[in-house]
Amino acid sequence: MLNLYKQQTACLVAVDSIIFGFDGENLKLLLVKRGLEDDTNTWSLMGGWLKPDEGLNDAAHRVLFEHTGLRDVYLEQIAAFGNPDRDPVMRTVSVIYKALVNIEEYNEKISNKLTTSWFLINELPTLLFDHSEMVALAIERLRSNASLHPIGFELLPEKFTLPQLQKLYEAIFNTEFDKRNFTRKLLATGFLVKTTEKQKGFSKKGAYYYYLNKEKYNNDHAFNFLSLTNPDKIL
Amino acid sequence: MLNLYKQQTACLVAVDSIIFGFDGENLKLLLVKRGLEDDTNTWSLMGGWLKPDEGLNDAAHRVLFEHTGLRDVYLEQIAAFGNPDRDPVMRTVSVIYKALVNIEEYNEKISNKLTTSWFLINELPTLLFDHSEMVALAIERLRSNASLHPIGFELLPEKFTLPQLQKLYEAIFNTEFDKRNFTRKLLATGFLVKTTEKQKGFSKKGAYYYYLNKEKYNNDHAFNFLSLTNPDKIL
DNA sequence: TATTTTTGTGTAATTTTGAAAAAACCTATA
DNA sequence: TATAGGTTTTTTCAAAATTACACAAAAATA
Repeated sequence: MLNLYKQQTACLVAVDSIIFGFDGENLKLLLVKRGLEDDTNTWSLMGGWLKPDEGLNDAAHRVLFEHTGLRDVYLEQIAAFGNPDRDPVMRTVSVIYKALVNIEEYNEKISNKLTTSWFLINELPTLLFDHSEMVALAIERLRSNASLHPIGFELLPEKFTLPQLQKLYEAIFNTEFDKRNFTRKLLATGFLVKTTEKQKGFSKKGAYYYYLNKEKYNNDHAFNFLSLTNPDKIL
Repeated sequence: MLNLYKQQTACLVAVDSIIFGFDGENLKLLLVKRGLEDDTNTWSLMGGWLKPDEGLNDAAHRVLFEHTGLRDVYLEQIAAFGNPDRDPVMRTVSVIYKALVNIEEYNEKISNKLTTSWFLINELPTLLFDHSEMVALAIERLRSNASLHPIGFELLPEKFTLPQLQKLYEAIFNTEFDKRNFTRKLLATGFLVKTTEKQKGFSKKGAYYYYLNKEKYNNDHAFNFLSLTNPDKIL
């Protein structure tokens, strides 16, 4: 049996993360500058190699930590990419993850800001290898995921206002929603809990802060969190 | 640069397919008996090794062809599994695919029926390694996929009746739908074309055959094919 | 030709959605 | 401190979509 295995050719396995952040207005991606001097304009997803005794998810978390210093980030596997010529240096299969990061928390903790930078999702620079393809797939998955599960909240601070939440969903789906219907829909899920606290300074009136009901979040890993499939406008 | 790559440990990459079929009543999975004599009750997904100059999708198609003789099967990647101890023989990362097969066509073409067999989806035997987990994920994906895209048709013959189609969706979602509402919804998509031909022999009255409008199928790779999220009963 | 089985449809009741208007509340400014 | 201006929030109403529900027509068989 072992012989059958020994006959096979092995290849390298990498993990790469598409890291999403939200700045209150726009969806952004965290990229890292490629290490080569001759190639100053090419940016890359954050990635690294799978180690011998490490699971894929563990590797993704470790690599993310090594790049950003962040632990306990929301990570979800998206797919494996394995075209024979995708990495010109050597045959590599890459397993990609999407990461949802609270941008403020990142900015507090991050150490090596020199080599990393946030980019607007529709103003991305040239990316390494097949990383553009990966990003496109990740955005697609983020959308279909955000309409079924309340994962968008990972991109917001603990407490957030309804207008903030709406901006986030509008950024994710690249569209606009009717405010009245949006809040009605979101509140109807029962996932949101209103606090008595109001946001100060940002707007004249100030909006109430809400937070996510995590019990429901965990128990109702249900279908059909929202149906945002008929947005007001396709932009 | 090459040195950085050379330092890394490689591992084996496999592809495994979860092969779905539909017999008119129930959803089934095609499994293969494990090659070991001492282990007659353990069945396995159909899998094989990734070759040096082959992409992942190509490998999945090739492996499926080698096992079943079928070409041009609907295949879609689901995920990569890579726990360090998932394969006790050697460290292996497995990329899994779901395959949708027309069961009749399979039965016509299949050669080595001795080692393969169809199993009802809720009466599966003990599976190799982490294959049960893979199957569970595949079913989940099949469901969320079938409610967004008309992929279920891959499991039916070219021409099918509305009752057949309903049975299929009921099998996929493990529920029952109201006949009138179901047909209304399906016809409203515009994906179905009614023929003048009737099914003979199966039922007394005989139902009209329909086929899939492939133009629409290909152009409208739209959102929201159906919303079957509120079935009559959850079984 | 009566009986049985299966297909094929329409309508009323309910729920969800889209849109407007008004009320509540804060900030800034006079 | 009164007021104007902007923003959030609630209420309300009509339109649209979805759901629940039952019976007649067609074919096979006895």
